[in-house]
Amino acid sequence: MEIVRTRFAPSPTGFMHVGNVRSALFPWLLARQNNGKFILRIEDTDQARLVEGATSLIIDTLNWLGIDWDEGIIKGGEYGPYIQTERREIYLKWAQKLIDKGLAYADPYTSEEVEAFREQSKAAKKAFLYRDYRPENPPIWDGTKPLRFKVTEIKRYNWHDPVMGDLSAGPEALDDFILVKADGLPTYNFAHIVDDAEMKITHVIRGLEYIPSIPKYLSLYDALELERPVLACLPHILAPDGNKKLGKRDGAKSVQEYRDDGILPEAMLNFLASMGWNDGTEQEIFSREELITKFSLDRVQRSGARFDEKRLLWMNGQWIRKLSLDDLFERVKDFWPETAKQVNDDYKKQILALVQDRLKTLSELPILTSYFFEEPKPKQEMISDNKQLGKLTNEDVIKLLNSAKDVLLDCNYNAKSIQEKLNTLLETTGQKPGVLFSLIRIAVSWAPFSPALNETLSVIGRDKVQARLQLAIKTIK
RNA sequence: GGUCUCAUCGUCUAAUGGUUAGGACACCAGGUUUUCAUCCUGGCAAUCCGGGUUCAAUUCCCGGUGAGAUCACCA
Repeated sequence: MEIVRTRFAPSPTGFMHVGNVRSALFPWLLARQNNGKFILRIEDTDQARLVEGATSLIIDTLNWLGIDWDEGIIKGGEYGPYIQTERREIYLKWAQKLIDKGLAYADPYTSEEVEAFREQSKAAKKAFLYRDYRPENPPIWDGTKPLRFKVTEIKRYNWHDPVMGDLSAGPEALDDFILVKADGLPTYNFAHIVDDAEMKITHVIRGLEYIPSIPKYLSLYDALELERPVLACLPHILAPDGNKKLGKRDGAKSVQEYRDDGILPEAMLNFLASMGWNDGTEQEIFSREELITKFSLDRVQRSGARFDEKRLLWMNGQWIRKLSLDDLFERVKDFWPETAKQVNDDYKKQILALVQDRLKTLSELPILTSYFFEEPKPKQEMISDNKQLGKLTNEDVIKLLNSAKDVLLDCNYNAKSIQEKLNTLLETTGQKPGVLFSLIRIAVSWAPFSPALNETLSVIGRDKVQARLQLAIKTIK
């Protein structure tokens, strides 16, 4: 049986956004599902668009997501090199094949002349096709001119796409496109066909924008007498506003930004997969392993999906809650507030346990926990502006705080005993929880929100709680 | 303009030639001894339009409309 070999072949032209990642994810899932191979190839034939450091950005992003490759840059492999600019001879060898068969020729025209042809077609209200202007006796190709493919079979092509279904396009889609540029490097159109063949790729999975070019590829497969792989196109991920495909120009965020915002790789993977794919059940949360087992191309949606950050946030919260405390602790290492630096791990873990249910992203950690690490500044308006507490006189407030301070002094300092003491205090003061607990919570944290009162007090510790209550009492005037 | 593709709640999506068109996010309301969050319950909300086939169409076919992609010595 043929082994499944898929690839991700990005151009190192900048950061990776979620659209790029998804076109790595789906072929990767397919390869892993079938115990096949996943190949990472760098397509750097456009020297003008190269961005320094882009390749390592791609690698970092894939590593973070756990999308690993079996062959490719860094790893190497049987069919290397895996960087296109290092494969020039290979392309030239295949180009020579076409020249020998009379299926490739040197383009004698300057770009101005080609532009003139284009205008001519436009004036005649016809689609521009280079082949309409094909030179009769082109010069021998010496590598200084572009090399063009000569389409001979002008016909309608039909092919099957496992995602999009049966596709077809007429002869208008066929043309004498450039195989090798004047700088000696191949175009994508030529290079990827050669590479996919040499690297024995069985499934080519890429974005929808390639569909109009596929007839060209099919004509080239035929000319080269190559067996065509499965050709699958993925629908676009749409920008949050409008219906346009997500792109860097529309302010698409890099995947690394999401990482820095505290999105978990599991959530990102789950989210991207669920945009355009589902297993037909009502399951929403899928682990990496589940995605690998359940993924299939024929259940991929055909229409574009809008990127909805709120849904990603929700999913991230779900994943945060699923993690064990120790696992979560490892992942939030870089997200603690500055003031947490001197604090021991045990204390931090206790706090983390309290806020695990409250985090939507890891980067929310500081605003949720700062008062555990530093003494909060009292803000008396938090009491006076409070709907219930505002009704109390200052004397009442001080009295309540004093009684709280007293019961909490004489208490086994753990969450359970604290709760018992607080419950007793409700009875002795005759106050409702909405009043008493709110007051203590504010007086100890001065934060707009915090975890359960008894647990919060327990973690902060008796001495600090006493001191904070004392400070609150002094503050109320 | 040519070629090509797509079309279910605001968003991501499920389903079927016969369903009260299902779920999730978001939003709204209520509940869980304070707040925020979690969790639970409930609510709002969709088959683009017009023909045809059929006993029956959201589903199949055709035509519109709308949206998108692409027409580079970019990928």
